[in-house]
Amino acid sequence: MDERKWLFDLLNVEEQQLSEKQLNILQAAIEMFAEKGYAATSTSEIAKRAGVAEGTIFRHYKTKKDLLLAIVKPTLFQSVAPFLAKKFVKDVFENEYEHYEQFVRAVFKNRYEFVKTYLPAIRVLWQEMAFHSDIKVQFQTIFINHVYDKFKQIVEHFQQKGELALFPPETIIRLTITTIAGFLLTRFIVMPDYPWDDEQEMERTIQFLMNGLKKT
Amino acid sequence: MDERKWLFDLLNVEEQQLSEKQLNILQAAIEMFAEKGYAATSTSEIAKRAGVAEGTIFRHYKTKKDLLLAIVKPTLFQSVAPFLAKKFVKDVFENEYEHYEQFVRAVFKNRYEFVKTYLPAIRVLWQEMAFHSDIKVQFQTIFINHVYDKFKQIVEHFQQKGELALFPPETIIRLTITTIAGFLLTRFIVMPDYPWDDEQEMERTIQFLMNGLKKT
DNA sequence: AATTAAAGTGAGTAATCACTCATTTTGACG
DNA sequence: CGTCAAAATGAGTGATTACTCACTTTAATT
Repeated sequence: MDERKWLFDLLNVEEQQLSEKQLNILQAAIEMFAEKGYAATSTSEIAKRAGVAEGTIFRHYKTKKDLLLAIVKPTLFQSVAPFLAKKFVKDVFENEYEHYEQFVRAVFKNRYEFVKTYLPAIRVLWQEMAFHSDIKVQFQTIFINHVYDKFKQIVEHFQQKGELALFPPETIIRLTITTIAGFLLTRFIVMPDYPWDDEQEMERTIQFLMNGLKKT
Repeated sequence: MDERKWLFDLLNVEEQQLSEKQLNILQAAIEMFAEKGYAATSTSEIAKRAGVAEGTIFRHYKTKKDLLLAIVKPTLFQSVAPFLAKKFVKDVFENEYEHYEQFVRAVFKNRYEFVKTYLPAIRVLWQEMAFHSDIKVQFQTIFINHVYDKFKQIVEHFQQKGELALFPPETIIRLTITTIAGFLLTRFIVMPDYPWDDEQEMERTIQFLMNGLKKT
């Protein structure tokens, strides 16, 4: 079997639902959009790389933009997946995570594996968000509706326990996300060839984050 | 006089060196590349917005890519400008900055003003770096030759004074940069419409950074 | 006023673009 | 094997692309 389980997982579909050719198209599109950008990639190039006729692409996706959205939408959902689970906040309040640090460690590790697995699709999402306002709006909507409120509850919970600095919750959320995202960006996009010791560097990043957010 | 001093400053040229039409072309290109991306912007659109004939663009720039580089190269240099000054490290060692915090404050404020002034050009640089490996290589070269070494000296200086955690200097550099860049990215790109109190939020960011990097 | 070089113009060009559609291939069924 | 619908094909379409070049306009100097 071809090693494409990740594609099914990303798109959240069963193996029977997608034909071999359709898989080839999606994989080729993800790779080329990630490398050259959506606008600079032609449908004929995608067809060539996927080993199908150009017309086949348009059998499955009405337009080139539809093909982009078929990649970007699932990736967007997976990007915030941990926060979509209902039991997520519940876990925090029922002492699944006794300290903010444990919560952060869980999220960090989880998102690290996520980026490692789906890097090209994630690149497509974030690169194209800069140019397509509809994608940006979708992200903002999902973030406000599913991430922000839950994250805020969690932060306030640990602030009341006296663990976290009394910054506005939005500030703590921002600093937490940019610290984690800053590592992942440096690790996988800016300097992927640097000889990283991932575990150590993540440990230092968490120490930095927790010291920075500690109540003083 | 048209308010275009920023363009001369960015390109680092005198006012006489560029004709009115050439300025129009550069400004239109910066705005459209920032909004729609280089590949999705046609030279005919740029000419229209600049109020010139399409041929005029190619009188000044041999190719469309040349036009992009005429924007990106100066922006890249300005992005790391503070580290290009020879006296920069000297200032640190001669107690111009007694503590790492003062150094960070100076850089932070300086880069905040920089991003605020040249935002569209900066967007072009970072967006297109993802797609043009020649731009990425140029950035890496400049960073290694002009930023990394000096930054490392500064970090080691304050580590020896016992101010900073004994993380590897590269880690401290990374955490410093991603914390500052994380604020600027959130402030100017991700959520530019949020009612920011810039001074307070930058103060909190510095507190976070210094506590995170403090020797424990 | 005449000269001249530089700046600007815009119609023209070959190549490529996203997309269509009449036709062929495929594979599951009787 | 024969039937048939779905999947796949690729030549063809009009629109758009980056770029060229013969020509005109501008403006400074004689």
